[in-house]
Amino acid sequence: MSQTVDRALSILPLLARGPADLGQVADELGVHKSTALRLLRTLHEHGLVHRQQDQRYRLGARLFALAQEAVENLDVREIAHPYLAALNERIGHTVHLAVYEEGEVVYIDKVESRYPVRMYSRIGKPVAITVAAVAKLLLADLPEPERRAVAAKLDYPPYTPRSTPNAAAFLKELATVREQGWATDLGGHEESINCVGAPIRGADGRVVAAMSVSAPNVVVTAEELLTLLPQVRRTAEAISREYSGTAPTKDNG
Amino acid sequence: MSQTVDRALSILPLLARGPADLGQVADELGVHKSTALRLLRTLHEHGLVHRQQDQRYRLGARLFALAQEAVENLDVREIAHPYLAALNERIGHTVHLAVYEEGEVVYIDKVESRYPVRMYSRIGKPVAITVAAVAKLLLADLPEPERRAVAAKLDYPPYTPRSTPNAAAFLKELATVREQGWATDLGGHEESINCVGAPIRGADGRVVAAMSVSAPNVVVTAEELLTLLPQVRRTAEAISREYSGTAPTKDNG
DNA sequence: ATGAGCGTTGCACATCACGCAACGCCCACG
DNA sequence: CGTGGGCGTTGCGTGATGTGCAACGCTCAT
Repeated sequence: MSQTVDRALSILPLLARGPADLGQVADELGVHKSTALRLLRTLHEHGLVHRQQDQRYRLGARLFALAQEAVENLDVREIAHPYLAALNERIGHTVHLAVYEEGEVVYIDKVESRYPVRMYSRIGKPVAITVAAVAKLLLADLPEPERRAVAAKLDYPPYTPRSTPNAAAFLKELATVREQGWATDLGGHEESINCVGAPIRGADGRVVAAMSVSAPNVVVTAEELLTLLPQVRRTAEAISREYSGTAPTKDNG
Repeated sequence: MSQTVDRALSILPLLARGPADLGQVADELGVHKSTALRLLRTLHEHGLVHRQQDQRYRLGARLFALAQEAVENLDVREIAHPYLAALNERIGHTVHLAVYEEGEVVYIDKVESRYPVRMYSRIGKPVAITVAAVAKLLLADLPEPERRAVAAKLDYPPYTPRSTPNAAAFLKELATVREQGWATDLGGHEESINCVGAPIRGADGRVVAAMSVSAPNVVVTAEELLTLLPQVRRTAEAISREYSGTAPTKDNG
């Protein structure tokens, strides 16, 4: 809507592909060098863009700071974390929390066996949206038209023989997930990794986040992992209750 | 330099503090609601801002994607990683890689004992710049005036009794680090954690990154950790050689 | 029913971002 | 050592574009 801002923001994904000099930026934007310079300067002042010694521009550190703060302020995450940690304490495996946002599924928390480490390692990276248990849970709850639209637009990479092959299979899987209220990923992303997940719902019943437990084949078989499902679902429900305000937390009005 | 872009970008840190509605954004920017709306819309189209059900705005997922891609494209990181992994293989402890950028020090890679996990957990967060070994190494190499300026502007939080207390002590420590070519953090951030680090230099001798090895007291004493220093320095030097093009890597002109 | 508070829209004005052209600088080449 | 091309940079006049205003519609609480 705003031409200037639009152009400026278009520079970011451009630089995400790698450093570029003024001329390249101007060319790719289709504007005069002086215009590109002014935009880059503004981005630079805000720390979103950094200029290296060879004068080329690349994305700046402030970007990390923003991403960091953004994820810290997600209230689902804040509420869910102690539950995830407790579950992890009991069963030992890796626990994930993820949200859906405009076509993307991102992990917003992770608890590893030893101590809490947030899984920023995956944040922003295209999560295996066609196979991950959390992705299925989040997409299964979308309104029908959006669900179909998203499913149609996706790629279906054959990570393993058990990966979701196409949109039809995916939509069918989503229907199942929607019905049963939980999801799995049995070797669909990495041959030897299985996951079981459950949805976290807001007060209106809509799925606001999803959690999952992952473990490699060598530690527990898929069957054994499935025996943990009740615990996972109970945890997800407990989080849902607190998130929607029905739980006995602190005071409430 | 560009008013419109400047205003738009000012929204980001504002939203990083938490979700806000249109009125709040307009107020804090000091512009009319309609102006704020247009800016937010543009940010939204680029995925940097997300609108939640209650109509309030918060930072969007694309931000993570950008931060992710940005860190993946840092060439120091790419070159250093195999060396860090190899060192970690030998000594078992956590290995970090960090860079300095306009007043901030950020971790750009991390190798844990079991398998490589990048430490985005810290990326962008204010690293304990006054005590971390990597921070000392990076700041020690700054030109005198900038070093003094940065040191003067910093806060010196007393994480532990051994934390750097003030600018004078910090500058003195930096002088030592600069002279000896390596740095430590002995319980300056967390009482029980020690680190030793060494600088990675470019072709011109300037420090472009810093690496460190960290281990808790309970595993190895500070003295034992220091015996690893030669290995750390050798690794850093090897990375420096390859980075600056003096190493026998692939072909070279 | 009523009004307050919010986001949204269309519009007229002038601000502000635009492209141009000229400059200075650093290298690479003759 | 001179010369030219390529790069980032600057100042400026023009008009496209971002701006604030006022009016509208909506939801929610009273």
